[in-house]
Amino acid sequence: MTFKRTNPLALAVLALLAERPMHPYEMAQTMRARHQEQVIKLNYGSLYTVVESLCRHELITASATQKAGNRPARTIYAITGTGTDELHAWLRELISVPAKEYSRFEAGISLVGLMPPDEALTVVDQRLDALGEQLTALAVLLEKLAGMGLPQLAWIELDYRMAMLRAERAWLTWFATATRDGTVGGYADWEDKHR
Amino acid sequence: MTFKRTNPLALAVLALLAERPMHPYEMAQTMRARHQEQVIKLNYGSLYTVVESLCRHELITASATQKAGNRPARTIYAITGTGTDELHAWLRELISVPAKEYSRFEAGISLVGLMPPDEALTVVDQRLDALGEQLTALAVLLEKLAGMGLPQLAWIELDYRMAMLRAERAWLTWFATATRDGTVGGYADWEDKHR
DNA sequence: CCCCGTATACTCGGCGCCGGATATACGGGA
DNA sequence: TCCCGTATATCCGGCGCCGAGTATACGGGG
Repeated sequence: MTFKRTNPLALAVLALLAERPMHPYEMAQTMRARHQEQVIKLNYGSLYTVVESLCRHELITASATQKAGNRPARTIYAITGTGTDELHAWLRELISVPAKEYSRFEAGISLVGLMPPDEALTVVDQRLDALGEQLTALAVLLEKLAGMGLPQLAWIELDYRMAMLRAERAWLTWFATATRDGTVGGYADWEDKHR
Repeated sequence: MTFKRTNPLALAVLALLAERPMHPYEMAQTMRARHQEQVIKLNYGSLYTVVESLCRHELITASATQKAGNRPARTIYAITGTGTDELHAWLRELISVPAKEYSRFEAGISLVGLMPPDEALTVVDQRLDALGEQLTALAVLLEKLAGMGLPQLAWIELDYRMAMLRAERAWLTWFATATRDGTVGGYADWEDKHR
């Protein structure tokens, strides 16, 4: 059975081990410290499952079992040759081919006709507020990172997310005004249905 | 235990049953016919799991077990009062509060520094091509739906997706040129590392 | 010297999701 | 009439993910 590129956490593990050997708990700490957990979902249960899976597929190997003091023995893992190949191939795939992502908002907005227009306006406005807050928070964070002397490449994914948030805000603004003005296609039926 | 809003497929089931009672297989057919499966992931296994879960939480009920001819008895489900409430509450939540979504591309681009700049350019260009195709396909589809006389509200989620795709293309174009020109912050280090 | 809060490091049971397997009915061609 | 492909309708075994739980070590205050 060939390795399945499902959980991105496995990618993070490969990337970390490409730097130097580590034990799982240290991986988690490092991800936390670098704010990687904002981009790749991390939780302990999955981490150990993923590490074991990578091990089974020989993309990483247990290189040593350290025993400092009297603590439970930590298992140190290292990346293998095929692991390095997999890391780069996976990375290329992630960037080059747009995967189908099921956004929860898209699911919600597709059913917006189920609620009356005025209620829709309320929730859309709430989302606009929330997005505004996220955007300012992101702007502050970027400012801080740039101030610390970190190069743009180190937080390129935040740059991307910011662009996406701005686009969503723009679309929502359009939708809100189109609903308010009743110029969104099919508005008459929409209003009629909820009376 | 209160119902957990994890699988959006449950939302689709509630929405369908809000129209009229159905058996699971018919839900699947209807979703297919309406191209809802493009927005909400559908597969049979999950469908029956989700229906059973909704039943346990009394958001829907088995209203009848029809037996046409000699086929395996089909179970017809209907939405309950609490089910209708849940549907609307869930919908409001989905739209009003932006949920944290872990995009696979974001994970990939955050590690783009692991590959040399020229390789990064190649994969980014490939993604740009793919996005272009998706955009034209979407444009064609929208044209067709509008031509069939369907109101904009019936495909509002496609409108949204189109806006997002355009924004991603714009960002990628910027990133590609900034990489080509070496104006992306930290380019010198990036090139140095891969030599 | 003792106590306790925090950090370290992992474990485990359960549950939701997946998709291939199953079983029957219908319809059309030879 | 027989056969077989397709549609109908559901089932089920397995696996990956989750997060709460466990157990020990360290360090600082009283």
